[in-house]
Amino acid sequence: MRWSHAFIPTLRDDPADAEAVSHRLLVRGGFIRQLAAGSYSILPLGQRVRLKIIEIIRQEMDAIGGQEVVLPTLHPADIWRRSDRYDLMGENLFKLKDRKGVELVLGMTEEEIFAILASELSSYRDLPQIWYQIHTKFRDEPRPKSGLLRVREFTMKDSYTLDVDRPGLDAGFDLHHAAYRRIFARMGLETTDVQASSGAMGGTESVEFIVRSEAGEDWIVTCTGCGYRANVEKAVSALDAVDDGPPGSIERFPTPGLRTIADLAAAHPDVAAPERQIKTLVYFVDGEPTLVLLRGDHELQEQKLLDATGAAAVRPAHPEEIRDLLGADPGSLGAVGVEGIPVIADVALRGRVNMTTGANEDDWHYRGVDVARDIDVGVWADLRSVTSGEPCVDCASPLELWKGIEVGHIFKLGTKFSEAFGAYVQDEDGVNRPIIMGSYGIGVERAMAAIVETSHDDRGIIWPVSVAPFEVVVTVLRADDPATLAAAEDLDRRLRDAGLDVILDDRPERPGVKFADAELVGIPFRITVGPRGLEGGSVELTVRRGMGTEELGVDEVVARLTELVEDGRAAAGG
RNA sequence: CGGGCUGUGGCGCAGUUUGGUCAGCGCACCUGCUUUGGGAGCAGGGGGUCGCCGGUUCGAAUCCGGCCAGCCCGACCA
Repeated sequence: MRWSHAFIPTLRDDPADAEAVSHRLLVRGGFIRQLAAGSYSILPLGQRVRLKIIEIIRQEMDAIGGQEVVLPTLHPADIWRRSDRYDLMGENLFKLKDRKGVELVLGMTEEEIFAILASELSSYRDLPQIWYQIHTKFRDEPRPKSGLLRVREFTMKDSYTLDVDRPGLDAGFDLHHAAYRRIFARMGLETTDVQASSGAMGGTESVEFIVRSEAGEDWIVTCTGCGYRANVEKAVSALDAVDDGPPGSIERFPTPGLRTIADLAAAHPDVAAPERQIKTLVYFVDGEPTLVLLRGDHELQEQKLLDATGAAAVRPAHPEEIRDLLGADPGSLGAVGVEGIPVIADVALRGRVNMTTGANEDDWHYRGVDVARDIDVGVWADLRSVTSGEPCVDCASPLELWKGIEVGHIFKLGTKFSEAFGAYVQDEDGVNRPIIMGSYGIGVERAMAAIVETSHDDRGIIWPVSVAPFEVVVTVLRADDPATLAAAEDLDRRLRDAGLDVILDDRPERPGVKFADAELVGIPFRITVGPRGLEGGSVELTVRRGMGTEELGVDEVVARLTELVEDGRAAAGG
């Protein structure tokens, strides 16, 4: 490839609306252009990277016995109604109609379609199966952001395991777990596998692959002492015991003007330290008002509420709704004596006595509350968010909280979809059993952005050799000098013959422009060919990562680069 | 969906407060000459319904109203 004929629209200035590093560099480097919010054109350079990522994924999927298919993205809405996800996915699901008025949806994952195909299987002898595809998914994200990190149309590798029993599912899950480790390592991503909530997709065991990055949107909890690691949506921690003193009787007391946990604690330190208060939140859980109880100094983790209730959606009640339900404003709310509204409480409140909580009358609270005696808790669940420094439940070491990008997710789905779509096989006893499914995803463009987030410097992107748009750039200084150009062209040809992915920068630009572009675009190795070096029969090799340089005789170049590139390809990140 | 901000040649911006003299600057682009190991210089040149619609006015990028789009911060996911 000659740079002079390539469409590589690099920009000198940062795009004004790009905040995230990967967004900025991918736009500046001419890899992508935005069409609309969450909608990006992938330019030639971007496509080269994308294809290399896809190829790594494909190789590793094939290596665990995966069979590649391509399924439609346009689905009849009825299919999504049958799996119950038409409503469950809510606004995130793109919905449309055809000319006849038939309702359609654009696939956001494709468990349904795979389950329909799986219904053609009829014997346990046909199992296990691993099926996968790599193509477009649509999600009507409420807030696309950060370039390729969160978009509405993207490429996903989604795979599905089909098994007759739990051990089979476990095996398929483990195969994917190992394959994902190899896939991310090969593309130069350091990932942490963490326990996660499986969310609206249903299922049980669920593991996310997270790349540590400030640009990420997930909060991860890891133990500094043992191997415990989990998404905050799922993470748990130990708590120090709180001394409540002997149980007492419940008593109303006036609290004029005290609206927050902190205010109340400050005014009544004897009975209302935050850990002695019960925080009462009003939520609508699938439309049903529900009281959510937490210790005063704890925060609700909404995903845990979703998981505990099995609801599709939860939202905090509005102030007017709260007044209608409880007769008081936030600040004086409580669950004591409340009837007709279900109460779900965090397990940290279990067995607590002498607690303080709102009396559902503005400016009044109760003290001496015995949770077991005074509150009708319908469901106990872990609902609170873990915070940094709390002790690990396994080893009591302090927990760490950090931000990351979710690049992959694997989970054990179960039989929800196979039952909905009649995907049953007969086992060896002739009994019909629903196929047990696992579901596994990788976001291709998100992985690309994550690589940039974690591998760049102030000059630009530093691509790992394995996914670089080109492995080598041959930079010609004085492209107008026939002898220099001829030498560079000869080098370019020999490198390509050796199987390297090379671009020849033959543009009639000044050296500074070419160096800056090569570094911005992030090509791992640069060979600089100039008249000065050629006089002595040498060229210069610059390694993008670290910018180290060495002089090479023209005859040594092919061997040296072949060695470097092959090391890079194999080194899972180069 | 709530909150904050922004829409002016391909990119980055000024101009809007105080309506006219305003369509401008840098980069990029085209032509010529010089230059050539870290984003060159000189000269000449092309390109913009100032997000859209409506209003006020003799006159609107600028004032008013409505709409649309994009970015960032909070609730969702690969």
